Amino acid sequence: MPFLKSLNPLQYKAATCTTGPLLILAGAGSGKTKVLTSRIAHLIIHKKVAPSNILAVTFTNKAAHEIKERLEKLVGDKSQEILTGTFHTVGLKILREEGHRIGLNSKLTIYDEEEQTLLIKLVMSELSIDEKDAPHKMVLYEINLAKNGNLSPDEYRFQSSNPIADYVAMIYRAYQNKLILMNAVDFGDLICKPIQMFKTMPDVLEKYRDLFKYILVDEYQDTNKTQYVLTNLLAARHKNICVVGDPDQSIYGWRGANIDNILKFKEDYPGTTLVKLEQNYRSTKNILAASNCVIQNNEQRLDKTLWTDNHEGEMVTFEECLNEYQEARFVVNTVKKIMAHDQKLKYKDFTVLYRTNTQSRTFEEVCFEEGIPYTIIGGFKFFDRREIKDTLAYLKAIINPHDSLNFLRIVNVPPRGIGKAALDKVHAISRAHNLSLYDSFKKAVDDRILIKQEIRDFVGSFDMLRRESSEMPLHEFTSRMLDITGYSDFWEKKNTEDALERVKNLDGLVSAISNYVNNHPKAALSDYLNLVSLMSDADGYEEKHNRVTFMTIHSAKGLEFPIVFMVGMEEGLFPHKRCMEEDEDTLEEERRLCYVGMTRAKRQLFLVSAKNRSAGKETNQTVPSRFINEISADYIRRKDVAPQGTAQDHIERIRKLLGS
DNA sequence: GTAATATAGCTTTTT
DNA sequence: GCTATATTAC
Repeated sequence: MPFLKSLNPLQYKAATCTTGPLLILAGAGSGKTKVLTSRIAHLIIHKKVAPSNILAVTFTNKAAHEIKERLEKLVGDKSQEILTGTFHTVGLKILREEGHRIGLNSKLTIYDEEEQTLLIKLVMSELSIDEKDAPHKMVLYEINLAKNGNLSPDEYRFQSSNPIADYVAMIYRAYQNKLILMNAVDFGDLICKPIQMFKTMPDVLEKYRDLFKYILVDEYQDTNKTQYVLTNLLAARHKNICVVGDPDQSIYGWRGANIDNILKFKEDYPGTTLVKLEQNYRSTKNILAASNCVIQNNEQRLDKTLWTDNHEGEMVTFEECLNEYQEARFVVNTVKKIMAHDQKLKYKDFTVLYRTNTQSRTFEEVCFEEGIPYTIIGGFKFFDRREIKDTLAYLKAIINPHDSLNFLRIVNVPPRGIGKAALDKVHAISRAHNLSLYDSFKKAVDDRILIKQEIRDFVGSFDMLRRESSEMPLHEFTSRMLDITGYSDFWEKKNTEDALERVKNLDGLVSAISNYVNNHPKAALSDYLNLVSLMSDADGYEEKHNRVTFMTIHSAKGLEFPIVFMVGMEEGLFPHKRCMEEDEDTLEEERRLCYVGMTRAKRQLFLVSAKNRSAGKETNQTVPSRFINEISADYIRRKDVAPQGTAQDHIERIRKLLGS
């Protein structure tokens, strides 16, 4: 078969060793996607495995789509039947099929972080727990941590050493009860709930074990405890589990990822076949050598040396600029210079990677001035805008009548004369009769507790919309909803520049939904809403656009570009000061992040820093990142810039450098 | 009781 | 620089 012939011997082994547990340690740029797709194609074509018996879990939806696309070329229509997606997509699929057994129906709402926060605040106020005793942000963090570790409220309280663990456990318990009442789940639940069902309902476990006879997990180094447990339960019978990953690229520890999952795979699955892919097909010798210099400084790692047959290439460049504005100018000018020199390169061959999203602003400004086309991945997303969130909240509240949280969000937007006093009454009814907020609201109107005509009308139109929601195409419904609720009007009437922008965005959302309807004629509104909730930043990256891409290093995972700029290479920013304050492990994770960034580059890598960086209203002098110093002089060319400003500044800078 | 306006506080990475 | 809270105006 042609697709197997193009593999090197180790890749071939990884693709064709189809029975029993398989661990593929795949270094950066070692062709792991090619191996994964070849393996699936081999299973279907040569081993006659039914496509529906294959589960391929990826880190992002984009990676899942890419695998599907490549597979379509290899196996044709059969690729449609393979289940590919993130852990969250898979969990959702299971919950929509089986959730009725634990009190969830298929119209369930997925709560994102903002909705989680609102619910926690709501629960805290109901339990009269003060923000001072348990800051909601810490509560959220702890609850998510517990869920990633597959801990119930009781287990959490037992294990946690956090001083507010008692409060958190209490809030966590109430929070879970609320979620069920609201027919809603958070990200953690998408994985925890299926596990709970597998453990308590043997028939459900049987069903999915038999369905997913062959399991593949990509980016295994970034799986957490629950994800481990889920795959472990599923794979226990057939033991056909293949995981791919690279411990050196584990960068999601802060989200509960457990690097031990990959390090201890061999112990968890006796009889594991191990394949190490160490030949890099992506980068030049210089880039690879420089990257190896950095990662070698980590104590905790499996020994592994990536090598390549590629050219020596250009040296890695380190450029120290005066400030972040000059940093952006340097990048833009270099892009122009390189493109003038090599006509074959396009804008889309360049990427700018940074540690924090806020860094994108300066680059955006300079590119705008210079007329360089660009796209920003992540950061302030379209779906994070207030008007879009409000609209989605309306839609969620309409199709899921139990979703009190989103109902609460929109009940007085636009203002309908429903303030704190009115809501207190509704909350009282809700508690007294154990009703959803919407039903309580209706009861308050029926019982003439709320008498304003405006409020009566609102309840009437809400009921009508709920009836209509399944009677017309999704985009038409959305448009009608915006009309009837007066939400569009609310912004239009304001008539400010900002408000008109928001109206434009609402139109944008309607056409996005219309687009979706064209591609998914049979989809329901809940399908769309769930899709939006599970969409990731990297999913928005479109290679067909010929633009320079800006994104965080985290978002760049799994991608590659001919020319890469890593900017903000300064102590305190990268490694980030919040990580430096913590233990050695988190610093090692920063180093892995640096390694991930560097190994995205195929031809040329620029490391850039700013000697002066403004943080808020202050400007601070900086010291180049320790990661720069870790690169041997053989592979890096340094360009320093003369000190700036007055003699006083200069003395000040030297003092800072000396740490006095 | 509710709506509009001023102020303070935070900004690591994300499914 | 942008959002949640506090204050004031209606």
